[in-house]
Amino acid sequence: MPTSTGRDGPDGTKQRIVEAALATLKREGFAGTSARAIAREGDFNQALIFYHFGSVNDLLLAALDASSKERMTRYRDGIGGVSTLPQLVAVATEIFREDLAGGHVTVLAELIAGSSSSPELGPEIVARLDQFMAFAEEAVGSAGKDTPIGSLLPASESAYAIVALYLGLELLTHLDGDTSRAEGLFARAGQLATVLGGLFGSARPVRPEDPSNVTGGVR
Amino acid sequence: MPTSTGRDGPDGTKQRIVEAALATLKREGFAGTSARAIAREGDFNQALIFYHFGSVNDLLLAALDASSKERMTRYRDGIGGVSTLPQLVAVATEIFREDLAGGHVTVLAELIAGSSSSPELGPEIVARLDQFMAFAEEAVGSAGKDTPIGSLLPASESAYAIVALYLGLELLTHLDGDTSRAEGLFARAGQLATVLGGLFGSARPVRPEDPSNVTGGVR
DNA sequence: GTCTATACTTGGATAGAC
DNA sequence: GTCTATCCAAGTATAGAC
Repeated sequence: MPTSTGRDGPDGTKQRIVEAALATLKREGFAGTSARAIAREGDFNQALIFYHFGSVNDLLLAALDASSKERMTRYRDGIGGVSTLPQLVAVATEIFREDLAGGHVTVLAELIAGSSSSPELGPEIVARLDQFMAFAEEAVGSAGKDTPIGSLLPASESAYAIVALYLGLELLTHLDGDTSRAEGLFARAGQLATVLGGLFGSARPVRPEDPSNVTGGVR
Repeated sequence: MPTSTGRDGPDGTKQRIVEAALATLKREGFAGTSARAIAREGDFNQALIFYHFGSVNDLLLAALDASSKERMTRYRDGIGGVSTLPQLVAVATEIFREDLAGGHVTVLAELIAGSSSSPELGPEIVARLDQFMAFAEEAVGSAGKDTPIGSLLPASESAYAIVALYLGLELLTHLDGDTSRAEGLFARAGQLATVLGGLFGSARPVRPEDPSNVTGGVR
């Protein structure tokens, strides 16, 4: 899918550029992602960026598109068989791990932070964020239907909070390089999801101490 | 408290520089905060930054210190009379509003994001974050003592989650300029805090529909 | 479609006059 | 302690040869 500016070469140059942009964004952050840095990363000519994408910022948006598309299919795949809250937390835990390791949330967080200095990015990022919000809302809405979460917390509010938490956890984890704190939170969420579901949902009361009720933190 | 480099002038030049740095960080983000941009903002000579602080990054850390110190005294002041969870949420709501309006979380979030391109910042920011973590832990620990939160969620985990959520909410709110979503979440948290406290703490069961149980979202 | 060369701007940092 | 002047590295972007 070529952009208005520039046609793609035989060996998929545009894709190479997008991948180099993503790699640079992950390693150097928004402030370190210049046309020259990207070109160095991907070992191609700096002028190609302007020929194919017009500007660095437009390239970054294309990179966000690529990253989002890839992750979105993974997400949809992930919640395929999910119907309960504990299952949802288990999947979310695994997905967060992948996102963190793959730097996908970093890309998003860096672009959001960078939109302060390049305001044109703002609306574009918002538009792309919407799909994640909608996804989270749908996921939490269906899995939380028969639990107290469903009645006490509207899915749209949960979705907003979850996306915010993802971003914040990524910033903190990336900052101190310590994944155990975020891991611990997901493990705790798994416990709570089980307890909540049992407390209100099933006939048999679920006790937190019962190891069979614990989800997440598998690794 | 003068830094190793440079002594302060009679009219508090160092402070003027710090304030200009904060203002620039809030308006332009990390990527837009150059020595020249800061000097323009505060209307002083660009060379002063290097004379007084040695480098731009060192100035930014000094700015974070100033911002943190100011907010920390406000926080400590705020939880002075707090003893219950709903009260804590009410105070947290008000504090978040101030932080957002004053751009204090922005400064932190931008610096964290910027530390990707200036790795020297990382450890310095971590050290400064610790005090906020400790504060949140203490606040949530004492207010949540006799509630289910206290037994189901260790205070240190809550603290990490709260800081992450603050950062994420700031990124999102700043991005789309819509404060109502974050406001809604705090209002909801107020409700839940009341419900939880009542459910497990008091003799009289508290019902969510009862308007007297709702906290936050005052404005 | 890709490369070299280059124009122009901005940024970090320092020297030296005041 | 502050200002002017300046060096040099790095950035965006374009023109034009290949």
